[in-house]
Amino acid sequence: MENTEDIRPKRRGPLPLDPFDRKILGALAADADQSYAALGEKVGLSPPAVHERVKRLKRAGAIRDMVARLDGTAVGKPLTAFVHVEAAGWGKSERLMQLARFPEVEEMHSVAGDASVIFKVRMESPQALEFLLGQIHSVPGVRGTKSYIALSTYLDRPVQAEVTTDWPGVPLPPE
Amino acid sequence: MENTEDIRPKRRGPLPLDPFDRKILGALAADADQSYAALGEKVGLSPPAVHERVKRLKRAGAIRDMVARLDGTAVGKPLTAFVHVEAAGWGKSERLMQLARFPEVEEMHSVAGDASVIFKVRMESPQALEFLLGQIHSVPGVRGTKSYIALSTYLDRPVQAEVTTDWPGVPLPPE
DNA sequence: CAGTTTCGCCGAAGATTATTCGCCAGAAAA
DNA sequence: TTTTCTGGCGAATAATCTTCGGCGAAACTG
Repeated sequence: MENTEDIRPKRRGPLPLDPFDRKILGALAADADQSYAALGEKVGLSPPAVHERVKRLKRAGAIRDMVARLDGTAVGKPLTAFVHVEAAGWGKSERLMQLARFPEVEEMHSVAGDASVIFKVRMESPQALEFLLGQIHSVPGVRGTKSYIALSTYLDRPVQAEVTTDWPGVPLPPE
Repeated sequence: MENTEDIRPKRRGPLPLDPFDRKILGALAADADQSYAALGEKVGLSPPAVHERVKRLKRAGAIRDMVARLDGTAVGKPLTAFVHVEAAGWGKSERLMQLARFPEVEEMHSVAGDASVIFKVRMESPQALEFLLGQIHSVPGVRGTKSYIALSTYLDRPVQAEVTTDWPGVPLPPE
């Protein structure tokens, strides 16, 4: 129910993943709602073999969880924004963490740069954002905020399994 | 496989959702890997009733998809960053969109504020980020970028089904 | 206000899938 | 070579999904 607890990976470094694992992860990141048979078809393994690997990948922490991605507009929160918070002392305060209790807050990162913490939020309206900003400003140590309101979202996908190994030279690859 | 096509919601405004729908959406956003029986138990409906509603919520676009959330570190991309791109003319160019071909790029938003486009990226290393920045700067019209590197991620969850209706006064609610 | 339609739930049943198990081949260790 | 271990496969069972008919409550009609 509450996935606010601890999102640190179960392992420190990268996991040893063979091509089968990569394919499975890639397929599941795109669609977690397919059968092991369909999955096995795509990667070239039998359903039990895929099942075994998925279980292992979950235990190892490569798969954090399976979730339904909801449409913000449909659930009544059409306004996406990134809020940069400049805090006085150290970024993470227990008080700031409490803001996770608002379901509008989806992400909180402490960052290097001229902001201390970045929030990703999804609001019902500009007024709701104003209220949330009020909450943020009421946290001791918060000096100021900068809000970036999303006008259009062109891409929004989960962590991809692939990693670019050889980066092309300056021009973009043709396809 | 490629979910880059069109992520616009199927409907314009909010969907009429009764308490059952809210509960189902909330439960699925937290864990999409549970049976309709377990889901029905939580919301107080029979498995077929839940099944029917989930099907409807998918058709209506409230549920975009079900995905596995991978651990960035485990798959070899431990570095999360937000890159603000300042572009000359209008934010969205076909050329900029091509950057979605890199699996490191997870989000692209055009925003109001002193940036044109915000990227959320997940990289293998600072060097990889440097390469990606090179790619971004090679796009015509791009004036400059600002990068915010995530030091810690305190919260990272999908769109929540709940909406805060009555915002508390200035102080944070006690719990 | 009764008749009628619609909507959405439930229980049961069949189809599909998940999950376990034993066996076996290939690689690694001895 | 022999042994051990790892990981895949096919088959079998358990669990789940999915469909279907029936039924009650609410919402329209006349």
